[in-house]
Amino acid sequence: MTNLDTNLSAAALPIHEIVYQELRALILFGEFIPGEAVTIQGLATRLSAGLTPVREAIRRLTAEGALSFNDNRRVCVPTLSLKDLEDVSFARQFLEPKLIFMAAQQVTAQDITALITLDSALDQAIFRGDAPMYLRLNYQFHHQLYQLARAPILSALTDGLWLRFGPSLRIVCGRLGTLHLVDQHKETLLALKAGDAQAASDAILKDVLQGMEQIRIGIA
Amino acid sequence: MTNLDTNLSAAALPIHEIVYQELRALILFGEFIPGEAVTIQGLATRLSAGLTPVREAIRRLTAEGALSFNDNRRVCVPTLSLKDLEDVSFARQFLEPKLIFMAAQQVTAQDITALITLDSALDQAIFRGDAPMYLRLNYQFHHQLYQLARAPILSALTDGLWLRFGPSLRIVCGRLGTLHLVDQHKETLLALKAGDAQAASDAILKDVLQGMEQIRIGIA
DNA sequence: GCGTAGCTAATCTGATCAAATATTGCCAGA
DNA sequence: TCTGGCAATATTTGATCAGATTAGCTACGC
Repeated sequence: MTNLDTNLSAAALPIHEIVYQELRALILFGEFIPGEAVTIQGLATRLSAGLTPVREAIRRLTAEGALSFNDNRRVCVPTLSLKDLEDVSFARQFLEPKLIFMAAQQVTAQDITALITLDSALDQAIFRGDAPMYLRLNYQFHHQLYQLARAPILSALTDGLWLRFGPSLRIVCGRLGTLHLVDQHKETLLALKAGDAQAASDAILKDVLQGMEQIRIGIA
Repeated sequence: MTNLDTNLSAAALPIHEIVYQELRALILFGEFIPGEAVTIQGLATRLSAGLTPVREAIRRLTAEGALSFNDNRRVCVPTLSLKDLEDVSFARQFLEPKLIFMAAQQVTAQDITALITLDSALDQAIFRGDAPMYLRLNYQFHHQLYQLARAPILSALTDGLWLRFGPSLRIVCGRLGTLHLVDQHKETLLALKAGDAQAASDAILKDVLQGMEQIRIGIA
């Protein structure tokens, strides 16, 4: 009985997987500033892991575009140019509505309840001005919707885009606070409840456009 | 002068990068059959590399969806379900036209010449029934177009999709040969020459749809 | 059918080597 | 003497490897 696995939820998860998830969260929720260098050894000590697992996690995130491989084998968080933002925006504009359309066709009452709970917490985070929590919950809301679409490939594509604009989103929130944010999810939730896939799809498009516009303003 | 790097083209490329490219090509051009297991040690001996670089390459390709990480830490080439194919198809249908539209607006005469050369070689490969060469050249043709768009994020997304359907494409060619293939690139090239971005975009859409349809027939 | 032994393969650590960056010290010229 | 550039050195960091450990699978005996 020497095995006292850090915790119960994830019994036999390989370390490289855990490191990946942690590092992903660090990037997604803005613990790293765009342009900041990421060192393997630094991360290894920070997350108290060996070099090999950290290395693998970094390669995965590099492949997803969350990190960029400098000319001289050093890794950093890329800065999002306006042009890049337009590209991300274009991709999200048709990926998200499609996913939500698919999700709407197979969503259960239970799923909707979970989403509503999430959205309430999100409202409170905005009200409290708790930017980090807002970022987490907002991502979770969208992520759960992707899952409901049961389209692994499109979900992966869309999820990957968050890694691109995540760091910038954080900067924007840091600058402008959260009070200016308007929760656009209510309309989506209503449409889901009504079983109107097209309306849900349209509503999420509005949310996406608004979100991208916020970033555009923030990084300009 | 102890440095006699394997060759000149890529002076100081890390091994993990080389392994990545080789493995990527193996997957893309169908050296692996969907469902086939990929072992780290097997690859290490096959490519005569250490375990660490192979490990990293596999993680990258896993992140891109070219390999899938089984529940029990084994890695294999995923099989593309019909549902998956529809998702890939959906994504390609708007990504490729967009990229080609952007490319058309900044393409030079020299670029077009290069594309025409590529396309001629492609025709010959079809005529000769040389499926492996056809696969390589067809990919190269599209890939070069993506580059011309100068939209790194959208290019990466689109390029990544090839890894998803590459193995299946190979199967299809193996079953049906290449003689049934029709080169749809001529129309695109004409539109590019004419500087008509919309026409180029429309032409490539037809090519994409035809390609996806071929796979649908092949894996059904 | 069930449990155990042995094998295969993945995982991880730590060490070693190489490359790149930062630092320091030196010298020439004002 | 002070300052700026240059070069040599030191330190940091990345790349790779070999070995130890562990997990999952297989086959054999009961």
